[in-house]
Amino acid sequence: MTEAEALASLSTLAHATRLRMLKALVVAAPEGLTAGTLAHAVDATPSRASFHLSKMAEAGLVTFDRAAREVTYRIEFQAIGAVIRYLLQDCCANHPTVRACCAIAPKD
Amino acid sequence: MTEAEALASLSTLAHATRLRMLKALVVAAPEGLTAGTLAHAVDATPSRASFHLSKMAEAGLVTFDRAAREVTYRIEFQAIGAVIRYLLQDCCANHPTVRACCAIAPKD
DNA sequence: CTTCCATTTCAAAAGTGCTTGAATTATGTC
DNA sequence: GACATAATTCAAGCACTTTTGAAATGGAAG
Repeated sequence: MTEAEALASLSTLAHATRLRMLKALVVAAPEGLTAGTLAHAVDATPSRASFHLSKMAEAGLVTFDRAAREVTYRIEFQAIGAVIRYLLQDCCANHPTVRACCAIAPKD
Repeated sequence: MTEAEALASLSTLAHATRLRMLKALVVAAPEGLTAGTLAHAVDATPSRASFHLSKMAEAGLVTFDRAAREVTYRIEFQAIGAVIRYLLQDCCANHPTVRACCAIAPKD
């Protein structure tokens, strides 16, 4: 993961509406949720929800597919794993304090 | 860590200048670096560097202390660990795929 | 006490991102 | 075909963040 990709993911995560959508998608994994359900879950207008969902899809944090007239979004767990790895490994050089904070067993 | 704190940390991390400063501080840990050295390291004017360092300190990602007329900044590894933990545990409910992505040993 | 250096502060300008509501696309139903 | 529903797109306005350069602060040295 490049620095630019990490920055894109981080700024996508750094918004309350999007973070809440993500949490709802975690709970709803792996089936996912429709745009409308997500909008309702975070109390957003359809247009606002669509805006934020586009941003998340663009950053690769979610995927979606269209069935009939509903669009179902699903969380992309690997994308979040990649951000975490970037912070832990590329930024913090696997520092033991950081690993300890998130209950990660020390590696080698 | 509250959602609001997580959002504050994430948006602080989501900026190239700040992320680069953070990386420099990781390498320079635990001694830290002066504001001037950091400014030079990321190719920023003193005023710009100071602006970003304030933001990072405000978010708790770095600490600083003044000695003579130099201000030394140090990385706060625990703060980054807390962000990672928030993403991994509070957001992703410790999902195995996320843990696997960042080489985290599964936790029972 | 004057000067120099490291850093911060400030106000204005520029840039970026978000929200809003209306219009649009596309699908299903009567 | 007319209508309702799910979702997206668009343009305008608003809000927030960043940059810039000048001025201020505070400490050290001649």
